[in-house]
Amino acid sequence: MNEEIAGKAVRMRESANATTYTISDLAKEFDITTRAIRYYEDQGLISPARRGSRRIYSRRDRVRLSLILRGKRLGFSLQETRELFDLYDNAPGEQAQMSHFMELLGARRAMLERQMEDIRAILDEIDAAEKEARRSIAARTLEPIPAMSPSA
Amino acid sequence: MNEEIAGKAVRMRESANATTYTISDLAKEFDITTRAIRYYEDQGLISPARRGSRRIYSRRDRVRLSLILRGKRLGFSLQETRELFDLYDNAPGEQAQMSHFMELLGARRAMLERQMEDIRAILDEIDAAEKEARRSIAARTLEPIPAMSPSA
DNA sequence: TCGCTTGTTGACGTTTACGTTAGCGGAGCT
DNA sequence: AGCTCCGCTAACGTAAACGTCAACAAGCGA
Repeated sequence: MNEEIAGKAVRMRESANATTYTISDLAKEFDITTRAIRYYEDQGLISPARRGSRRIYSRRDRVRLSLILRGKRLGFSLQETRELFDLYDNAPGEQAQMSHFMELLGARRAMLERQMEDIRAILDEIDAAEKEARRSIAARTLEPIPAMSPSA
Repeated sequence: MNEEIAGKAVRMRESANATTYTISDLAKEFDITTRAIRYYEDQGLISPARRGSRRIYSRRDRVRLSLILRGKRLGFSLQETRELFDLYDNAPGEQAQMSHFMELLGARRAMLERQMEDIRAILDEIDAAEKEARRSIAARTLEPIPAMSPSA
């Protein structure tokens, strides 16, 4: 029971089954700096427990962190991600809150679907460009790349 | 022939068929400020013709602009987008250039595919959250939203 | 010709998301 | 005790991507 999981610096604390992490555990795992993690805390995105002055991160904190990073990869600002967290946290108690929540979800969905489209378009262009590139390497015939021509 | 296309402020210039745009035409169309457009020029992403001191944008410039914005939606920095433009422009003449080009394409593809995954994951969670929301509105039973629980 | 609109070039300000010291405390060797 | 990590707070610095403002010129409709 009291073992390391996949080489990660995971510790069991006290008697209960409570997996915790230090700040540098998480920094290493997600390849970010401790400074960044503390900054997310400053911005109200995570609030790890303390042992004295030291931060103790739970599995929940770790999940949050991964969500923050995913948000970043998708171009969400920290504040936007924070708003989503807040919405999830204050498990919408009222009708009004709830419909506001769903509005935001709708907007978010639209934005993400547009991004999907963008990505699909770019991947298609990359495919075409790669084919052209291979062709021109093979044939040494260098023509303009059609994916870039001002036709759309 | 000399007509407006879909209500957009498009002008035919001189005798040749050369569609051009003013800076505010494009600003309106893409819903950005003229300041932004000039900034992209400063950063070497577009270089519109001049008539006197005024900028004249061609269809090619317009395409560029749309590519810049798509890049932005996908989280590319202006410099990254610029590098891609440069690569396309200097239609890779040499073997070395060409393989460098394909390397970048590969990296870009990997990044985009990861984003696709991220988006898919979030859209799934939104779906789940919406279902839960509708259920809880209908039943007035407010439970925690499973998509957010620290299980993954 | 007047006034309005549009455009131009600076130059400085602003926000976001950290990086970078600096100075300190506590834990664990040796 | 001394040394070395690891971590903490506080404060200043920075790069990207514009926003904002000033001061001016050119076109144009009445």
